[in-house]
Amino acid sequence: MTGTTEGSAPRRTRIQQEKRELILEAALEVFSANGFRGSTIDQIAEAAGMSKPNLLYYFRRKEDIHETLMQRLLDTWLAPLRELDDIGDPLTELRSYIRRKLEMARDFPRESRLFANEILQGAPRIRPMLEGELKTLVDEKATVIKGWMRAGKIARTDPWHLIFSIWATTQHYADFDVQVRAVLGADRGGDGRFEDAARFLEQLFLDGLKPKS
Amino acid sequence: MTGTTEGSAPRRTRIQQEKRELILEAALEVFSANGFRGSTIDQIAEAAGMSKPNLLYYFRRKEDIHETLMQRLLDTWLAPLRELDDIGDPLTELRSYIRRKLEMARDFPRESRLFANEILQGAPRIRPMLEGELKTLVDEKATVIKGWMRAGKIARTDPWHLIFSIWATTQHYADFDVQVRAVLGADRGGDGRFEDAARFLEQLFLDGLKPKS
DNA sequence: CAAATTTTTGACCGGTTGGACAAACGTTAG
DNA sequence: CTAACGTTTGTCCAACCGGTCAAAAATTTG
Repeated sequence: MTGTTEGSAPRRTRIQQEKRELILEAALEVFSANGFRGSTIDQIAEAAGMSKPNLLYYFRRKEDIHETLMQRLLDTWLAPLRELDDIGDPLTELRSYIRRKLEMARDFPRESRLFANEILQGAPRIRPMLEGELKTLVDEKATVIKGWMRAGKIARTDPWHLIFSIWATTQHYADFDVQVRAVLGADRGGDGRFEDAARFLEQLFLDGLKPKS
Repeated sequence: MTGTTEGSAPRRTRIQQEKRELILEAALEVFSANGFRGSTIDQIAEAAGMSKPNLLYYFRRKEDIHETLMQRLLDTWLAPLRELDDIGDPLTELRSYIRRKLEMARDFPRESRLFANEILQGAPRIRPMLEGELKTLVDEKATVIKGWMRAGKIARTDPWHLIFSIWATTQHYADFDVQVRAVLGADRGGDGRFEDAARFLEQLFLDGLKPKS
């Protein structure tokens, strides 16, 4: 640990970087499938192709892996919401936010499930982040949305619950994937289900269910 | 429940009935908060006010408790969907289905979380039921909804994804309760959040976000 | 090369967990 | 009272799990 001290981030060798990455990837697989308490260090080590003590050389405690994973996750997970911008047509903005979120559910289901697992258990490890960083971000975007409503660009509703409903409907396709596939069956449960979902959600959020008449 | 032997259901004394009920209530509390693997028999026993061997006298294995719980759960959990009827105004029917589901999320959050936990882990213990009983029920209701669409009573969309979206948006308030409260904050995260959610969801599903103009 | 440092591993440990078991306890019927 | 039956508990065990440690192996450095 020589040379210039770098804030709090420890210096790491190239091999440490790679192995840590390997472990985090394996841990994401295992944690998202079994939850934190349901996963064992041995499982993660095996998935990463190394022995348990070797893994513990890179991460001292099981919780350290989970914590690191969680920190990285939140950044990428909230990126779509951060991109929700005041410039451009409101309805278009919301539509692309929904689309981006749905794509994340499709492309990063493990991340979604890891997050869902944490929240389901009461978010013991990230509650401060929810009440701090997340709340701030959502409040900020809610203000933007309220502006759109005042300007008559979208219908008046509760912006917070609107955001909740977008989270719920999109992440559902990652978190409840097994159920979705089971209900849709072999024929409709294939790759096309995300396109069907995208079409449906667009209509739901824009027009609702009332008939044109 | 006296006298005659009833198929495969084992005969039980009154005290057995009561204690089993007590255990299932305690297990619901513990399982829904910690997941299956995250819960210990000791925890359940303590929550039920008895010793571990005593608990194991009523349920031979930990998994038996979970299985029994799961079977009962599914019945009550799908009741609102079963009630979705072809009689009455379609939009009203859907609106009350959403309301009933939201009430269940409010009144039975533990059941919702238990179910979510199971699905998240890949539904190892109830997959057959999803592909069988659940799929049948949903397909049946999808047909009803399709009829409404053909009759011009509601807009044309994918009935399956419509049902998914109702599940997702309502159960979100039970499964992600911690997050919802954190984001809404102390002032808006109180008991009123379910009424706000009900109002929002009604508007979303009926009219969508497009402004009246 | 050899010394120093980093990486990997086998063996081990203490605590926990699911579950077995026999003995004790309580209750009821004869 | 006592025998029979249902209930409860203390004790025990084997498997598992998170984590330690010292020593070997590999790699880097001089």
